[in-house]
Amino acid sequence: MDTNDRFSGVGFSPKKRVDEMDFFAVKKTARVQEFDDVKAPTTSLCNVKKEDLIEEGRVNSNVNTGLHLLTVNMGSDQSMVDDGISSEEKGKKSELSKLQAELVQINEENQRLKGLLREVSNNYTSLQMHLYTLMQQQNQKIEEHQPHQSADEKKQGVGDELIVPRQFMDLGPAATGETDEPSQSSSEGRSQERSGSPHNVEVVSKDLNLRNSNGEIVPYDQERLNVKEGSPDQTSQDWTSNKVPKLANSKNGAADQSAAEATMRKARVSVRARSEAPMITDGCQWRKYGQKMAKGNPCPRAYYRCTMAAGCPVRKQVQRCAEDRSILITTYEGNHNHPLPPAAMAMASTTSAAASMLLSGSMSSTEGLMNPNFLARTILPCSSSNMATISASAPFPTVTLDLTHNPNPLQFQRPQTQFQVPFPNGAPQGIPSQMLPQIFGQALFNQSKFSGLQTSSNTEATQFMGHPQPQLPPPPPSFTDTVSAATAAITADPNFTAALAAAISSIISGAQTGNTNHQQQQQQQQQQKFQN
DNA sequence: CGCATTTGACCTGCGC
DNA sequence: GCGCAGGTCAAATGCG
Repeated sequence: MDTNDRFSGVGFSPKKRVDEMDFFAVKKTARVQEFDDVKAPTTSLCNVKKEDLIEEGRVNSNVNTGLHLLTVNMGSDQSMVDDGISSEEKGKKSELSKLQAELVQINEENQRLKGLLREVSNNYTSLQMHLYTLMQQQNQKIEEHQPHQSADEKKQGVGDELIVPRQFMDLGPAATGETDEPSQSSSEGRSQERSGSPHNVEVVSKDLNLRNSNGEIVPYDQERLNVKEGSPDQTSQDWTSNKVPKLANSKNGAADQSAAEATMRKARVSVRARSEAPMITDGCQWRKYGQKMAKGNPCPRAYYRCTMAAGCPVRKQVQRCAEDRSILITTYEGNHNHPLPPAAMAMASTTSAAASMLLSGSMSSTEGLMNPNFLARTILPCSSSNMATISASAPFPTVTLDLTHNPNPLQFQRPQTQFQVPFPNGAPQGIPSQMLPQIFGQALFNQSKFSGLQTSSNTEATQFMGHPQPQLPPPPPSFTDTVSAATAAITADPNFTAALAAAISSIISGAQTGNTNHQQQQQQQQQQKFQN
């Protein structure tokens, strides 16, 4: 079975939906313009348009401000001419009301389709997760029936069509065994080289729901835990080795929640950025709870936990890069369990987004899973300008966003503040530096949903955990443009919330459509500007 | 005084 | 079993 085909095929469904939405958006815009044309006192214009159509058999674009308008309203234009001025006004009014009603109808339909799109996307993701768990089950059965197969064969996927289900189980050990490249993110350190539990299955959003056989919506974790009963060591690498979660684990009810939290904490989003500041301000409140000297790095590693709500499981590590101390490595882990301020709103989606991305990505490619080196090199299409890296060579799957490289030498050079970032496409104004990780996380998530990581033949990887790899042909401009443009906004002034929302929306929609991202972002930002 | 930070001790997992 | 390293705890300390 070709998993790439399978997943990309499914993944295209939402994309198509988005196209439909875009179509309606354009249609709506056109009709608004049409509405304006009708409303304006341009009786002669209508005549001119009609004459153009009649005489030339086509529309004169020099006169007409909305060519599609004529095609739609031929009938009413004709009637206006026939009935004279009063009839024309009447016709205009009736047409106007008709258009208004149509506009409302289209808006409603648009909203409905958007909701449908969301639902379909959610269902798709949920089903994908469910499929993964089933595959894992199957894999376990296979392992039981093939205990004699050598480890190397398992790692390299030597053999048969059973590769796909086994990927899940072997990813961790295989990765540690074959990935010799040291982690660029020294903050990941040795913990990433520990034995690999089948962590991939755990990288899921606790927001995901599944429908059971009765069609009832079941919280995803419940479903997952039911499947995973045979995996008792799933929380062995839990961040929550502190006392409270341990107590919680002792009770059945709390165990599910704790396991869910552990699940989300296993996926990490690591951000490498040049910064003179001791810590990236990302909109959340953090409390430092520890500091350690990590091996191989003279700079201490600081441990922070989110203090915006009691019991929030989100933590982050901050450490300077040993090779270049101007680079600050911030590693986020976990999901916030509380409302976030606007400045940190996208943060909530980052870890879950990264987690979902890692999950969907790692499951989307047989090769990527069976060959950890390949997976290590596997970069999202959007990241071909040295922006994002996925590491599966660790018990904690990690997305590394490297913002320290300048793929374009003419890129914007920011005054000495917090970040130095790639910036090839001009700067949409108003995105806070602290939102960068979140933006990228969301971007990666959406891109992964769109592309399924495209790992099968994609060798656009430019680096693994910060280690540059041979330069490859430039990527298609689509998603990279969008993300780069969003990144560029870091350089903007502190008033950024509006453009942030626009940029995120742009990234999301851009990732889903797969092209015209930059245009969409500009449109979003223009709309936002206009609204403000 | 309350809160955040510091820092040494402790816990856990892994490799030998 | 022991040592090492990552991660966490909690008492001590500092600061507003």
